[in-house]
Amino acid sequence: MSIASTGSLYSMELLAKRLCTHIDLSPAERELLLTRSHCARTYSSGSTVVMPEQPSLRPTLIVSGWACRERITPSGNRQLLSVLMPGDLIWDGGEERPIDLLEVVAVSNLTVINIAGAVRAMAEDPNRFRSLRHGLGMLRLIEEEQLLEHVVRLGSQSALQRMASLILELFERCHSIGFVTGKTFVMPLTQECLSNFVGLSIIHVNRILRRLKSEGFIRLRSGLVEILDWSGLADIADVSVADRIPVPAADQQRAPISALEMAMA
Amino acid sequence: MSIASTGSLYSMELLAKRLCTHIDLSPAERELLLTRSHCARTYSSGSTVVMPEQPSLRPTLIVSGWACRERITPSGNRQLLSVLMPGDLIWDGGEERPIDLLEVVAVSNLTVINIAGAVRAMAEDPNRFRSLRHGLGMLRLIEEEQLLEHVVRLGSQSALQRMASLILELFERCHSIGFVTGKTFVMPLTQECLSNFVGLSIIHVNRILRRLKSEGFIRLRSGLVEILDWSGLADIADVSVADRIPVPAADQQRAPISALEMAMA
DNA sequence: CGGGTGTTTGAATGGCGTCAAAGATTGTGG
DNA sequence: CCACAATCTTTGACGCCATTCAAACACCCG
Repeated sequence: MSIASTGSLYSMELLAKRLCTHIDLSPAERELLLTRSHCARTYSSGSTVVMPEQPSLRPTLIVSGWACRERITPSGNRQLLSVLMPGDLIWDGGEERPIDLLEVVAVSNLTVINIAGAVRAMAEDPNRFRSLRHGLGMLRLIEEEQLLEHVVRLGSQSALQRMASLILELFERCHSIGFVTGKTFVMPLTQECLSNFVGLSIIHVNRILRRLKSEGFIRLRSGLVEILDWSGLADIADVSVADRIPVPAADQQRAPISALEMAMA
Repeated sequence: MSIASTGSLYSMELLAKRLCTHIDLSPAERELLLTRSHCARTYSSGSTVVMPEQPSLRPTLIVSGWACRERITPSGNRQLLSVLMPGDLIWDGGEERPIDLLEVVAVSNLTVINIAGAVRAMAEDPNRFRSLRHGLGMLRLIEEEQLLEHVVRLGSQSALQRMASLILELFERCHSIGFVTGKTFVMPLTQECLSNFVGLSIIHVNRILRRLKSEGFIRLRSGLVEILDWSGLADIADVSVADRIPVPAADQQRAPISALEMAMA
């Protein structure tokens, strides 16, 4: 882990943008997010970001790269509980919510910034930053909803369904933070990570991905996922379509030039 | 569903007792729980307690019988997300927490009481009922932790492990509300319910139970589960032993006479 | 007594895991 | 820049765990 002293203005814009899809931020709230200087940390792939015994880390925003919450069983099995990507928050374990006590590990090179300053300012003047607080609360609810959806995935779906629904979920989350170019997004997850998340063996994950490729649902090379047959995938996935957004037209949704680069960092 | 006007004093004691294992209640708080008159409702097995579209129900305490939170996939598959038993709370969906928006169905005959009165009094005088509020919050955290443990179960355990860890969890929960007599507790779940919860087919659940019986781990007849080999089950289950309590000696833990009867109602 | 629901059991199929080993890719240091 | 190691991906063969189909068997309730 290394520490940098940069301001990371750009990354707070990511959070602001994400919040604005759910709520309206007042000028003061936007200012709070964008004017604080934030301490950035980087982790290399595989390193531990938060350890359960030491709930020290203050509220943190993922800026680039992906991470996972995990739990290791006594026999050494590893189960990933959720996938975290830029724009996702990691809270202090001090609030004692079980999900915040899970270990977080970087699954790619990862950059995070500490948003304790903004959170503290929020706590000092609750009324002024009401909708900001509300927005941050929503981000937790979204993660909780993803967890419920994951229980359904693990409990009642076949390997093919699990992979299809996961790919759709990841696509949509990348889409909502502007990390989708055309129908392609960067997925920095090894097949081992995928298998630990969806509860399958590595080898079977590989087979399923091969099938999704050969049957024309996706293209996949070097961590880039391209959705070729959106509705076909959705048919397979068998998840509630209520919150499913259609795949964007290829020429819409031009991501900022640097978005892909950030994700690849 | 039927409505009764009884006071259900006895049932609030159940909640008070459960809270007291985690926090200390002040006299005022105990009084708040025990003196309010509460409206009791009963549901027959299979009926819906809370529907997701209609988050109408005010905070509710399960008094007797079991229920489950469930989600139905578009293709009609049913996945149970959690098991609820006496002493568990069902919150208003109005707070918009995803878990509270799940449908709740009774899986046995069920009696609940509305605790909106106590909750309202709590909201009006937060300081006075601080630790009560804290205690109720803990109950949600416990359910969240159970959900995480369930993800591990579904994602990384075999059928045998799933059943073993589930039986241990249910035993401990029954134990913590005084519904265990000796090493036996009432489990009003059909094998279909079990299968919908642990993500297996009904038939395989049956086979696994047969195996657990024939190999001397449990005894099982007409909804009564007796733990015969606690450490053997724990070995199989492969769950974090941190919060595992040992099985009580046979002559300790005499449950109140009516506890078993209540559960069977 | 009959129907419905839940449980139990068998046989056969198939999905998924395990073992083993060969490519492909990435990253590192010379 | 290349070579090498390490990691990740891919593929085949085999076997087991779990599902499905089918059909008795118990139990409860009207």
